[in-house]
Amino acid sequence: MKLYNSLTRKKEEFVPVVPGKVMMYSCGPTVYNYFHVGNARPFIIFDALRRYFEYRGYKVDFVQNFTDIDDKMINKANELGITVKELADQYIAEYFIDAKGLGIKEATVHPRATENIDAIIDIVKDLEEKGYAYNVDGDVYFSPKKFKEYGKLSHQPLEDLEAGARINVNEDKKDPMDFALWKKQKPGEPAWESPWGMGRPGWHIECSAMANKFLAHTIDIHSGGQDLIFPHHENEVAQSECANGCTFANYWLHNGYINIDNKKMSKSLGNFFTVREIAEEFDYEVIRIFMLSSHYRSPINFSKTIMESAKSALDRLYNCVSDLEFKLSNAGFDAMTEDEKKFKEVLEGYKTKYIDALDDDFNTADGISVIFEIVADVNKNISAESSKEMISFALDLIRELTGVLGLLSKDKKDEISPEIQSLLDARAEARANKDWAKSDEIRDALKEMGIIVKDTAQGQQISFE
RNA sequence: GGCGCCAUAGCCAAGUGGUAAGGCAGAGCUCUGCAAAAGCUUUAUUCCCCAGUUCAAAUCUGGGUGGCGCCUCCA
Repeated sequence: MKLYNSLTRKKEEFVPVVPGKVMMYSCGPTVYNYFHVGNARPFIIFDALRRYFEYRGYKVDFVQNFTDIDDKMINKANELGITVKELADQYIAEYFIDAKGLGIKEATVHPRATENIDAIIDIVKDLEEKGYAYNVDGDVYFSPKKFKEYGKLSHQPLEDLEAGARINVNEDKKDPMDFALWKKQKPGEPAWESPWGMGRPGWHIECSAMANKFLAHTIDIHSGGQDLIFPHHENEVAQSECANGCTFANYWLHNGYINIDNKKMSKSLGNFFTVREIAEEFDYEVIRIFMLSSHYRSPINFSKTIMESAKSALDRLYNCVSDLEFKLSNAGFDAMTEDEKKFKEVLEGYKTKYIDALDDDFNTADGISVIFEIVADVNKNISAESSKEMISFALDLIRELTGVLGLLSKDKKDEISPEIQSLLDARAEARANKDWAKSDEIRDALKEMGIIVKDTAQGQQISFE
């Protein structure tokens, strides 16, 4: 499998540190609000990538943190008159609601910064002892100038960064480029005991500490949005490599932005939609297929119109599966015919094509287009007269390939209550009597209940919205 | 100023040297009591513009135009 590595700016063959295993660390949310559609992109993309690794037989250790202490957390908690911990608990719970809806599997570990203060202090202490960091009256800073390779991820020499720097002047810092590893407590702020007095961790250090603690000194993949490359990931590299003396992450993966009217969706511009509000109007899964329908590194525009068309596309997949299920339950014979065996080979060819697409820098857009090719071919070649074996094969294949990307995960086969069954029976009777008015009336009533009835030669086929 | 990215149909979007995938929307038709779904036909002789390399370019090179991002918290 090839992946584009931000570090080398090339597509590289993926070779794990430990054969058969993948250690991934993905930057998670700061939990002071609902997350928005832009935030959702890395969550969905890297969840899908993790699923793909698992599909290809890797054992994946996937770590995604929660940043539950920083300026934004403190400010928001003060605003609401609650503690930082209460704020974090609330929005971590909200995160899981949205994540579950989006089909994002829980990480192997979801560490919280505030629950790993010991690990953070250890690495800061280590950096201080090794001379990369210094303490000024309770604030501890890291000196990028001490790390020769600083800038290798963002591909910006330190001098160039300095030239364009718009950094707050801070008298305590020895150099404007220095950044905080540990911040001294200010009145009213949450704080932990440390060798430098009461304080809290800086932002960048938590990821270095937790990647160490829950994965290894050298991990396979570190991922996140492109806007984290500098300074966050650059600083993580510096911290981890100075502390451990070895490569921090072999592959750095960064997803492109979500744009609105060609401008980056961001909290500061205020041009964002939360996942929660979009999910109410469309559906969580529509957001997921939208994200996976283009390459993860391309910037993509977000609009209601695009969501509408993503929804229609998703419907096409669900229709295909529900038709196959109906055909399967009515199939007249078991074993594949000779012609069907040939079609099976065609389908197997699509599977190869699908894997080739995902192996090429995780090209989910191409992968999904292969699924649509399968759907078109299946719709054409499988009918009510097909064998059970053939229908099952097609159904399993579509479920397998969509499942890899976490799509079609919703089980739309809800139970048919006796009440609904009696409506269906009444409608069947009305149709037998050519009482079209009554038949249509019942169909409308069922539609109101979210049940769609289609009439086929084999009887009424129902599906759920 | 430094470092990058992007430009493919009405919309979305793959394709990075071999003659334009896929989805949505639109039009016509088939099937159907009507629907729905599905199928068939149709929708880019052409990939922002100009020059070059090549038997061959959307794909490579040079130049131009337009748009975006990072260098500050940001997914």
